[in-house]
Amino acid sequence: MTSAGTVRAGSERRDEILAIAAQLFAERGFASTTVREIADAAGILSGSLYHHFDSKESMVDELVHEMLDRVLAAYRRIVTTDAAPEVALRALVREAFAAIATDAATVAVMVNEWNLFVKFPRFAYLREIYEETERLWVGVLQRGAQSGAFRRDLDPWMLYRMMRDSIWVSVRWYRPDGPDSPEQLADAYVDVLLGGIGSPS
Amino acid sequence: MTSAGTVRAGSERRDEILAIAAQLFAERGFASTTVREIADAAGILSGSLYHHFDSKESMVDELVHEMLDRVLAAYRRIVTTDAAPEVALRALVREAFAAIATDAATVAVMVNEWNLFVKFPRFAYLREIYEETERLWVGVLQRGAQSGAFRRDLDPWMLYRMMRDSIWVSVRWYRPDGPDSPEQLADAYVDVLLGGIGSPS
DNA sequence: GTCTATATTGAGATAGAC
DNA sequence: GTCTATCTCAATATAGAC
Repeated sequence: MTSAGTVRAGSERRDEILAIAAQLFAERGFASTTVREIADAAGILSGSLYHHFDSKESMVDELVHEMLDRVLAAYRRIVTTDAAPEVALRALVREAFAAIATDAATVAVMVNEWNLFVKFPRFAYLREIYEETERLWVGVLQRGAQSGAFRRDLDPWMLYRMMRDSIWVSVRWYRPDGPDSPEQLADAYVDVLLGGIGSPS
Repeated sequence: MTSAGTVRAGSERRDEILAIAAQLFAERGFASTTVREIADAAGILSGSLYHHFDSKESMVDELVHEMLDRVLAAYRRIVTTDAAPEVALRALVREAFAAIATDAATVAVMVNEWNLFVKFPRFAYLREIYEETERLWVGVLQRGAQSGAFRRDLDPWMLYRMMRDSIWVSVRWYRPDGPDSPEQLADAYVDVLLGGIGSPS
């Protein structure tokens, strides 16, 4: 069991610093961001950061863990409604794009640093969340293949990975303040996925 | 003009070290990989690395630059054949998956560190290659929309980004020694893209 | 909650011998 | 082409005053 769902002590100042750190981690990479840069951006000195946090690692840990817990909980709710596979799939995709819109910096950090983080025992929970997420999505894809909603000749795991990657990596170019809302983007994505880009014959 | 196409002095030992560095950069991230780790893996001491390379940066620069030059040259050849858009698109996708298969580590580094690298003047060529690549791919998508091969109601730039991202990020899970060849993966990808995953009605 | 001051480590890189 | 030895700097983190 992870500490999923634990409510962490959060002063406003602390949350503010965390948001600043997320932004810097996303822009410059976790390893390349120094605690001094975080402190500068927050208008304090580096030593003062340690009043709020144990270490640089614990900052990113908290950010990523809480975001993933929230997304996973939403995925669980969607799947347990037992909606039709097409409906559930669209809801899952919307949820992912919603996270990208509301937690862009944290999502970017997760996407960019995933391979690095999963190597450390501290981030073991990442694997658990990763695996449950995969089970939930692949389950929907499999039920869709059985129900006849989706083609049956495609490997659902390959399909899941392609969807997951293309959705999450869009955090690198998607701007929530642009013309497309996250829901619109999600729907465009699902439409392409279901119907293809080929001209309807 | 970049130094694209320049043949760099390359002893075998040098290439060997470069391949080792690529592997480590891909696994642990560029910033988190130390020159000592690279030297250890190569069986020499860190100081000896500087007989072959100016700096850690120049190692990654050389790796990414040469790989991208090669891929871009292939893209150019494909587009200048003026093949039908469906054919050209499939060839582009195959080329990308081929690069993932043959230069997995370097591709992984590029994918993971892109956002970091593009900020530094030294890597200005990345933007040039990026933009030309986008023009080539989007051109094919636009011609396909005009010819009637592809749907006309989709934004080709959004489509390009989604394709690009999902293809390149597959370097994180694709194993060339697995059951699927790069061509098979590319074809599966294009088939999904053209026809969608929806059941044919 | 922040500052001052600093401990401590580890990083990239260099010079010259072999 | 590699090693020995080392420089230099920048990084995370700490202790205690305010």
